[in-house]
Amino acid sequence: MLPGDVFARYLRQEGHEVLYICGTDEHGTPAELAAQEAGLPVEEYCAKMYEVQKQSYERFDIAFDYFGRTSSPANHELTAMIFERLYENGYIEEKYIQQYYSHVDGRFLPDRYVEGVCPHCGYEKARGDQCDGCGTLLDPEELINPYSVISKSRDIALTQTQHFFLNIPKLESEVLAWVDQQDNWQDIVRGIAHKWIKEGLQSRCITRDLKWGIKVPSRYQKDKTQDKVFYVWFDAPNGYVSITKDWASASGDSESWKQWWLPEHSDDVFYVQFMAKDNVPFHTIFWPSMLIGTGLPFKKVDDIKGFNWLTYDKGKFSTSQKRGVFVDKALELFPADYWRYYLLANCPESADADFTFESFAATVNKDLADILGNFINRTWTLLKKYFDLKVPPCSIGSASDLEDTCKKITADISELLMARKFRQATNALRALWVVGNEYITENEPWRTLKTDPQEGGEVLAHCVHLLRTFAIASAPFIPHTSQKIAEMLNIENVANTPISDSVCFDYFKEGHALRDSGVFFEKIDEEKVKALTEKYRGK
RNA sequence: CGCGGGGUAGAGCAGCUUGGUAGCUCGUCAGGCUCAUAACCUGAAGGUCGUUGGUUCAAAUCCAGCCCCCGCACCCA
Repeated sequence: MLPGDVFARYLRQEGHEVLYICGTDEHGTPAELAAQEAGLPVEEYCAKMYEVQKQSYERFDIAFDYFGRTSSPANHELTAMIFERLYENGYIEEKYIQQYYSHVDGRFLPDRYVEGVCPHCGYEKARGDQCDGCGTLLDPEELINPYSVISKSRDIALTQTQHFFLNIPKLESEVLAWVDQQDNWQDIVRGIAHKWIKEGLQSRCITRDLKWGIKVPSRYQKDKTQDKVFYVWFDAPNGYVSITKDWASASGDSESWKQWWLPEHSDDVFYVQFMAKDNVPFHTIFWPSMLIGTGLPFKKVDDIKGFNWLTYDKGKFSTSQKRGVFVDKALELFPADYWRYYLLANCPESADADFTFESFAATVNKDLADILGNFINRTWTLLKKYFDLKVPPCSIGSASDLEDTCKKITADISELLMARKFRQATNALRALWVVGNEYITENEPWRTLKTDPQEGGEVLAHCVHLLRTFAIASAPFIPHTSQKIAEMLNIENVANTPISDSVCFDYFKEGHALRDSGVFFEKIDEEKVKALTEKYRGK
């Protein structure tokens, strides 16, 4: 979400028309089971989780234009329509498959919810998909003495059930052609897409026997005794379109979704998706297959930005093991901008990145507190002491070197953001901040002010202008801090001044008054690092 | 021979598409400054770019082989 947010903010700031949408993917067995565990009806549970997530993102300053749900009526309608088109176009096939049905649980069991004795090594808790004892990949029916993971009941039976499959092989040549056209994709994205193609595309099951989900239209269901819904992977990506529709309805012009998705309106749309690498196959292969199969002219993605995983102290984040920090807790510990900055500066673009509180503290203390915070403080203190927070007179001429340097770096930042290279862009941002400290150190206003107030004042005036540049250039990355700097400078509109216009040394008039401000960034001390590391270590 | 990603100073990374002086941050050491959040600024030390071979005037970069690490259930992100 975060890189997408930075990208969206940047584009808005530069004056582009942007639609940034996201939503909760609500269907599937895990959701049903989590609801059951929480003792809530699944609709209620999902509604609650939707609110929780929505608020988390808001607190994280993720500025979606709309945060929707895949369970919305619009998505039901769209998904059913996509299915019907695929069916009519001959890309849907029906097959009967064997799945375990648990009488106690009253549901079919996905592979991983069946456990039993491994036929190869005798390990007693082998899962239906793989044995942890010997590592063999299994089919659930191979297990000896199988039982339901949910209820531990052994009253389960292999049952025949009819399912629909998307015939992807039939679409292979078109999908392949489409993938081959995409020369912008990063290595990781192309690699994953080609991997799937090379291994051979297979028909993929698009339905499940569940109560919660988008129902397969009843006239297609031969077996009326079962609840048949679409598999999450089949309905979730349609959410991009349906959530845009929901956004359009909410914004009062219900037709406006078309300008983003339909060809006669969307020629000038550039469409980027942001996701973790485990989602890439769905966006490079499966969803495009679906859209191609329907023949609907929906806009297809122009670039996919795939991210590797963030690991926690060399291991996976895990809620079940209480290992690692999650969004809600994270925000209780530190302000959103600390996390935003850290995550952007270390974002796992080319390889998995590792999170530790130690590196988090080092980044925050060094970059935010020592470089940016300290420069703000140096400028503010001197201005307060010598000029009562009023901008002293200055002439632009003496700042020309400074101006060149700033222009170069802000141009780099823009270019890197446009190229969606967030880690490098963040690095460039820090380099910009360093310019402030370099400038003030070299020009020693604290010394010149004692002998030549005119010269010292000029340096300080330049520093104030630098702060404005920083506020504008930082806006996509750390919006809250950017706003705070703006408030201190007593200016407005930093978030919609283009970064390309941010370098300017005659913006402030002589006598413009700054406001008081507190400390921008609290440092994180070693003891806190230790305590947090201990607390979130997990089992 | 399953597949994908990675192996570049003590740590974390960029550079590889389109070969041409190996770069950034932290850490270490020395110096400067004393306005500032024990901070900031400058400089230095530190690398046979995993390994072997090939192509080339020239390879971190292109090609081939080999070695090592991570991921390839779900949750979570």
